[in-house]
Amino acid sequence: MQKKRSRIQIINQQKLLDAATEVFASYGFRGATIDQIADMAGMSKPNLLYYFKTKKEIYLAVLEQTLNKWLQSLQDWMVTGTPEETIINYINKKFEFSRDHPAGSRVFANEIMEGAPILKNLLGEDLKRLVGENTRVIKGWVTAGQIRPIEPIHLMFMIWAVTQHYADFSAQIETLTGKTLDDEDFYKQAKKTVIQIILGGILK
Amino acid sequence: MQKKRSRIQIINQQKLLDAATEVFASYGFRGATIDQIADMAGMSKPNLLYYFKTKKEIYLAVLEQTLNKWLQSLQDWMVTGTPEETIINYINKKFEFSRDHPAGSRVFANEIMEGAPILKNLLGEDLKRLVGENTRVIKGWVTAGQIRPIEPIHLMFMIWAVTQHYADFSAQIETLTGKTLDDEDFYKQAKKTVIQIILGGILK
DNA sequence: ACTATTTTTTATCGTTTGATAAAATATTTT
DNA sequence: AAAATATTTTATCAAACGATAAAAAATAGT
Repeated sequence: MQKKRSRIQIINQQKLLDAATEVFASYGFRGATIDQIADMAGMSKPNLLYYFKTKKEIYLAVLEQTLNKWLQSLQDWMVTGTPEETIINYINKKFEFSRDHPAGSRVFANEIMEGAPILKNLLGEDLKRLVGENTRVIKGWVTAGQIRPIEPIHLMFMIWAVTQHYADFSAQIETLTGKTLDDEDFYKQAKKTVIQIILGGILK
Repeated sequence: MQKKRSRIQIINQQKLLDAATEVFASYGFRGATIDQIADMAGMSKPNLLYYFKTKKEIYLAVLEQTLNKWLQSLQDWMVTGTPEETIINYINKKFEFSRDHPAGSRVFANEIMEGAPILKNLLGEDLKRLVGENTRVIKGWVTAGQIRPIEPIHLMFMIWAVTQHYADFSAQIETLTGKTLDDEDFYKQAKKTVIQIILGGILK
């Protein structure tokens, strides 16, 4: 039987999760230190370990929180109607995620570059199923002649790659352009260009 | 006056650089350990430090080797003729890099996600200049009416993002599809789809 | 206000990590 | 083959790291 979490507990756990997300985003699981996380949360190391028993435990909590947000954008995939509407809606969702959770996107990227030791199972089950559904929808559009014949999985990868790129490589993008997705004009311009190219590339 | 590098020195330094590239690719600068690198190179830790005095020194060597290869594909950008030929050639070069140097691509990605502490200066100078030249070429195509009006920098980002995605996220891609760029059919299919969509998105 | 519980701090431990010194071995030069 | 140089191994160090124990302080329940 689980005790109700106290007010302080809720506040501090979230404060730690936010700090941990930033640190893991920059340095990955192995490169991050719990000292760093504690510092960023304005807390002592043993105090952090009072809330999360091990480094791995806080990492798992961060991963879960991030993955849920990431999967959210995938799940609302099929609701709308035409291919054009659906793709635009999907790209919108992915851009929103990159703008609103850039650190989460990088945590995810780090995990995968480390070989996805934690997420591998989940990717092979839940994500695989979701992707299967989505690619079948796209395949349907192709056979119905609604879009040009393309390989659905690579279209999905393209959309993921481009949208996540703005979060994962924001340091490079900022160095080259002086802008990030927080700049609204830049955000709109990026989204517009991506939608324009991808739609133009698949619509007849 | 620099002594000539001995045969053993050349062999072992390259063996270490290759091992270091793999380890830094997985764990980034902070997460990687010189023990790991030495192990992977079949060498003892003090022996590694005989060839590279510090962890940072071997990291710099890896970064330099990687960046040179990465910049190579950018430099051959303008040689060909029509927009179509040029873009196809460029995407080809980028896909080749992702297939032939996936670890290098990830080293690069890790460095940028850590905030590009080492590469920031270089990105702000050499790369910025190269990108400036390339975007000017694309801008020229637009004003000449050779391609649809698009924002050049975002087209560049798209090409980088998609091609590098196959290297950086290969663990995810392999989990979802069972394939990597080493599979020639998969390689051709990925390249074909990307070229098809991007060209279709920018050509009139 | 007093008690029980939760939260925070202080002190510390065993490992891992990056790095050095010096001895031992192997290779090259003469 | 002997001497000189280059390479590898063994032993070790100080700092950083993840983690624990126990005391002190703060909060909540009565």
